[in-house]
Amino acid sequence: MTEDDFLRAYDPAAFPRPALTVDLVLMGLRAGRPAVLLTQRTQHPHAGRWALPGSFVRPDETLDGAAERVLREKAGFAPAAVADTHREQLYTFGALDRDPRMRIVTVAYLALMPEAAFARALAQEAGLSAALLAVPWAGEAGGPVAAFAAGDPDRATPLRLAFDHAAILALAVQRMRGKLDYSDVAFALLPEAFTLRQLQDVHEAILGTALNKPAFRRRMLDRGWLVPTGAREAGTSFRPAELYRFQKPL
Amino acid sequence: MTEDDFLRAYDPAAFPRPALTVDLVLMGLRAGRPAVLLTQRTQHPHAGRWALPGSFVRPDETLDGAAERVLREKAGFAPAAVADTHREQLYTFGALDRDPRMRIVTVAYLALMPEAAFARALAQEAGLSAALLAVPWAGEAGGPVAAFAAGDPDRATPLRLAFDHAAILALAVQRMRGKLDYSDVAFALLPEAFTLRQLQDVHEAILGTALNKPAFRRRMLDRGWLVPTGAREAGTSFRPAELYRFQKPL
DNA sequence: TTGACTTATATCCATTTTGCATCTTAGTTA
DNA sequence: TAACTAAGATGCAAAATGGATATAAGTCAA
Repeated sequence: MTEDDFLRAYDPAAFPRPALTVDLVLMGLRAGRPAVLLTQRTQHPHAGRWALPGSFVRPDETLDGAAERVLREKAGFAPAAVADTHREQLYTFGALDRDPRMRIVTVAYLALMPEAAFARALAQEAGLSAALLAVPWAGEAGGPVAAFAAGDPDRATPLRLAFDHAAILALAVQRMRGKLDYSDVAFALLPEAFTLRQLQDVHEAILGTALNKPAFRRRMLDRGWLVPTGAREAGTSFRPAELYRFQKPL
Repeated sequence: MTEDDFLRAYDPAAFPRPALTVDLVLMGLRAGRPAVLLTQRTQHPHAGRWALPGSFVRPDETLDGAAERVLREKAGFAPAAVADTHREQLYTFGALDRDPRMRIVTVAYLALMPEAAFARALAQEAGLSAALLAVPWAGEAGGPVAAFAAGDPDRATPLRLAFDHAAILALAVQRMRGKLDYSDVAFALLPEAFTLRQLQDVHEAILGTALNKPAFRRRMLDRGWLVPTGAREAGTSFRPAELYRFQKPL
């Protein structure tokens, strides 16, 4: 049977289709540590567990469009602010039992936002909480990622995540690590103007390792993506650092 | 409205869901050049154009399972042979107008197979053709990828691809290029035993550039993934090269 | 049997990249 | 004005890389 035969014989009502959702890993920084936005589930299944914000994909919107809608409706982003967040598709999860209610395939997205926007979303939306991410392994290779409540600085009890959201979270961190060095994802977590130290802190927080300062500085500056603003950081009790802007050369 | 409210109010019959398919980029080598398996469409829409083999995702199979089924049913792979192919999810395409018949979201997969398996699939399945890939740009960055019929060695007229399959193909090549250096994808295109020259040929074909021989050899051997078999290639009129096996150390 | 021929494999060297220690500079604070 | 802190600069050794060249191991023809 060819695809066409199949299509002509295909009765949308006769064959149940998997439901399709998008789930978003909304990543940002809290006091320099990587964090994600989570909502605590109030209903079964997985009541009490923490879930990534998501939504069903409507027939009249693209996957990217659905992700943007979640950003607006569930993370409280103004339409103009949505455009300023870095968004990318992560992976599509399709295990049969990933949701006990019905067959749901979900397209996972990674959204990155600067610290200020992250805090704003957190303040505006009542249902949202920030969970700090523990990145307990070194290197790019995967491993179980753990999320901790903001009120648990000792990291005593990891949050229990709903569905397969722990795997999605782990993949998000892994993707971030892999892209950190050759892409511009780190800048998506920083404000418009930032110091080289802030940039290095972001890299170190995501990689989970310390980096050599002169080598890091050299690599970043040699890449040609950083434009010095001429301004300097304020509020330090020591020599203030130069503020840079991110701009990819054409 | 929370996700749970939505779910409880959600009537599968009332809200049309997007249809979900998988499409496979079945990549292999033909005479040392990268090639993909395509089927020529006989029905509208896009009759006469060339399409990637694919299928609807059934409610009782995972996405990976659907991809494996396509490999068996449409590419003529024996169940045992399916396990030997490298498979990975590429990206999920969800543009509203990507299929004129109805809203179809497709999860694209990349499948890599050695030259022999590629030729076998081609011989067994009547509807399949091999299209040679032209990789007209250098580096990892994207660009339009062109496919040419096997009977068109001069590459005069590129094949017209159906739907958004040209974009899927381009992404597959781009992914291959990006992973070539740090992953084992190149070995998935080679037979069990191969020479360093063959390995370099695969790299050069996919990257579209010539590589320095001593440097390439040094990098590959230093990585520790190559085990010399002790055997040597046969059929040459000159010094035969050592045959290696791929084996990742634990 | 031998030498020409071809490609595999090894070696060498200059250049670039990287890791790391140390020094200097520019601010604040007492 | 001196102590202090972190920014930013400099210098150097080790490692990685690019590329030319030499040697080795086969086939093949005379």
